[in-house]
Amino acid sequence: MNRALEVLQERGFVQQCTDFEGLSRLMDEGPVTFYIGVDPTGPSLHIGHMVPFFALRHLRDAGHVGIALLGGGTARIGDPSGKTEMRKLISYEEIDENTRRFIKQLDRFVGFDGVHAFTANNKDWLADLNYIEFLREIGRHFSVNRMLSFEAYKQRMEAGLSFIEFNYQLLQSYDFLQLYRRHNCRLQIGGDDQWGNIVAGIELIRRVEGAECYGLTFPLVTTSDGKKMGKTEKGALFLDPNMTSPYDFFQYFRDVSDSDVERFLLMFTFLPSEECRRLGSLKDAELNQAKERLAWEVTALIHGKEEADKALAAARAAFRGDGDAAQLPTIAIKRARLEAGIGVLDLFVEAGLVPSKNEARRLVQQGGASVNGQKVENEKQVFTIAALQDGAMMLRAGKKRVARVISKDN
RNA sequence: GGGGAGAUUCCCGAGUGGUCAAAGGGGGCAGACUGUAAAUCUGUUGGCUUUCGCCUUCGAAGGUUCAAAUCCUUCUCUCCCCA
Repeated sequence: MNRALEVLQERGFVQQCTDFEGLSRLMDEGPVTFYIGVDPTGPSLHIGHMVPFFALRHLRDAGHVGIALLGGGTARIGDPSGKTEMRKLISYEEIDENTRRFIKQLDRFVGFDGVHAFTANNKDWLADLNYIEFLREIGRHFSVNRMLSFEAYKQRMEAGLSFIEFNYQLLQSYDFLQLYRRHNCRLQIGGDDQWGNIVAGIELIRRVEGAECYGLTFPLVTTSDGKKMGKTEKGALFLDPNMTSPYDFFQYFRDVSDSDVERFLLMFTFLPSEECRRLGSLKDAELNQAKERLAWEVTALIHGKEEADKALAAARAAFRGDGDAAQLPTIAIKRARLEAGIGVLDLFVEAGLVPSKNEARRLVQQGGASVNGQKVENEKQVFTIAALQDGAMMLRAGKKRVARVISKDN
């Protein structure tokens, strides 16, 4: 088998392939141009988007050429695949802004040099499509009967599927055709929920151009307890540091289940496979070293080594006491307020550890709140500036959430 | 266009005039046990005050009533059947 494909397979990236042998042969012959599509439907990419881009880097390292296709056009429609409900439509301005942000985030991770990796935007060929011409040239190749047999649509037959979403597949297929024509793109990779769309694109190219293209999908990454990977209480694990702090990002990986460690090391880091397997096979408490490594590696890839170091120092300060507490999430409260004294409940709310005073009260009543390592017994307790030790107060809510409070002038 | 069903607190889903901040489950949170894991058990789960209590919530807006998530009117959206 082709070496690059083999790497993807041994790292757990391969879910389905339209023609494994054929693709392998093609890749042996020389550099293959492939693409990944992302629709800029939100303000930031999240970790779930990144799986195909990790694959992109593996493939690029093997000499192949990757295109990141931003769905500036398709985002106007909304992909029903994998969704149980209709997606709300987003404004064009919002899509353009999202696109800009996505490209920036991806560039940081992939490094678009214009030769081995570059971006494209399907807005360029979709935005001004002529409906009638499109139907005559492209639409006639699609069988509604066949489309309805796809799993993605079956799931929506109950909940409802509007025509705008039903069209999505034609547009994605058209994307593949365009990229084939413009860049001789022969392979599309993506999450397994894209299987139907990918296959449809391949069939379109076969009919229109008589050429054989390929599709490869990755497993939908879930945690061992079956949840979508990267989902937190606060939502997805975003790459934007303003939406998910590097510390929270780090902690997500630091806290993965034992059974997920090896799998995540293989997919979300570039450590050699043997090293991933060695780390993953550590036993009991030793496995914590592997988790720490995983968290550091992924954070470094996304936010840079400096942020990864800071997050690591903060985590150690919070859980082992030997790191750097200054790196913990910190909030500043006016000196005057601290001098006057603040009730615990308000303190925890202001520190962002709980969303309301009722929850703060519950936290205290259930024994989950502590200040400077001392459990808060009374919800009426008041803290003043005297509680600052070395200029800071350490608040804990439960075992995992920590905040550091400092004072500020005015 | 005609007919039918439906929209409930984060999700699913009960509730059909007061006893409803609203059953049950899921999820979340906290505690115990631990390794910042999993599993398990317990508690908790709108906001403000915590003493009574007050406020907001059951698709939207009106109305009936001492009193509505529950009744009426209009509207919006979804699903199903027929054309």
